[in-house]
Amino acid sequence: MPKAQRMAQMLTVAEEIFAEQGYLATSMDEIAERVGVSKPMLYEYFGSKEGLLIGCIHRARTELREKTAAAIAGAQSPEEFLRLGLRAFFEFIDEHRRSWALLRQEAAVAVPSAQEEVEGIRQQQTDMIGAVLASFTPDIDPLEAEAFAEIVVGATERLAVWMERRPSVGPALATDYVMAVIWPGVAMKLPAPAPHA
Amino acid sequence: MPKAQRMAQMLTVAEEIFAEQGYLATSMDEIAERVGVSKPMLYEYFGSKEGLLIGCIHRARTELREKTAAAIAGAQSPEEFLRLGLRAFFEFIDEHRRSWALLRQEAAVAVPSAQEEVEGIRQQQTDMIGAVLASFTPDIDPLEAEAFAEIVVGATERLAVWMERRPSVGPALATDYVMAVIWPGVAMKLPAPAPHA
DNA sequence: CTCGTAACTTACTTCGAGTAACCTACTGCG
DNA sequence: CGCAGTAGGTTACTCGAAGTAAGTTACGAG
Repeated sequence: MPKAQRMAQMLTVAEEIFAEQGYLATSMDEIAERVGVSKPMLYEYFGSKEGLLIGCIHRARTELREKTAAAIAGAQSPEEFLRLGLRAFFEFIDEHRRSWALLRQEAAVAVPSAQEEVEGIRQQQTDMIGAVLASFTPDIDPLEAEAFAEIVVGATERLAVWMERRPSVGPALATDYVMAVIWPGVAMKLPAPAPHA
Repeated sequence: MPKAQRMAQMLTVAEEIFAEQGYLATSMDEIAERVGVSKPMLYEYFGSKEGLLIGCIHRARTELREKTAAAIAGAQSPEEFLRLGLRAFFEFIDEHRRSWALLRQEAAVAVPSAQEEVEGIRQQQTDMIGAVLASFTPDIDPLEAEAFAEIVVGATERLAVWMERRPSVGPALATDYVMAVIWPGVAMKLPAPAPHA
């Protein structure tokens, strides 16, 4: 099998098993077996168990960034930006139900460098939110903008986990809930109605 | 040394080393050495490395619950409940700076049962918030109340991590930020001004 | 001073991450 | 056809850390 393909397969299998059993409880031999290959191949491709985990997170991160960027492309107001971004995020989670808890919550623990990758995801989100906020209200206190972005990311992350436990709650409703709670508080910080629309 | 005392000492040392190096990178021998005792004693007291970790989380959880309960005891309005509860939480984090990221974020990963303990902390918080909300607005949609509690917990948790990175932000300011974002959205759900005060 | 037990230690076993060294099957080419 | 080079792969190890079995010391009560 060609390299790129094998690598993708390994990531897929690893993500699956990690999600099932947790990072620690999973052995490299186990992953290798399910891939249908021997352990040293995993080391050939990812260097270490930690590297494999990071590979999983990194791939998820890339996919999330692309989907989010695409989703918010046409937004015209800060409210629309937020709503579309949140929606894209929850949809992403919805597609990755099982893997998510691992990649974001569990995995972060195990290895410091995985923690960094996960922080990278959050950074991506807070940056995006911060940028949106700043572009619509240039005179906002930077520290406050940062706090706001963190709050939204935290709320969203937690609600994503909750959504997994509540099958009746889908991406649309989750988005509504978050917006209902945070939007009034944010709107108060913004200039009058809206710049131009 | 008597058992109870030894146990407390072990928890303190373990929390410290886990926070310094992370759960995985820490060996039981290392903890034992720093306690000034041999490894099997740790197993005598906690059964496993996982058990030791859970012991750490459990102790933190108990302390947090007690402090929060004491803090909100005298609150008269939902706003005051929330504010005092948040304040107590951020103060707790502030006192446990280094341990926090570990116990809540990193550690959760490694072992599924630690994850459960950590979820217990969150459960404690969401329950408390849900109860406050329900007591002031009995006719609120239960699902919505739950979502709200999750949002607040998520926002708070994330802001706590952020606070660690920003020395200039203390518990008071963190509380203000969270309240500024979420309170307007919540107030809209409440009945008129306030029941009696 | 010796019995009993709480608190502790030394010396293992086991299991999984990581590695060294070797193998195979295909591709292009004289 | 036959052979060289290499991508992709395997077997068989080492080593470190979790967990354990069996024995040892300290010390208060009779």
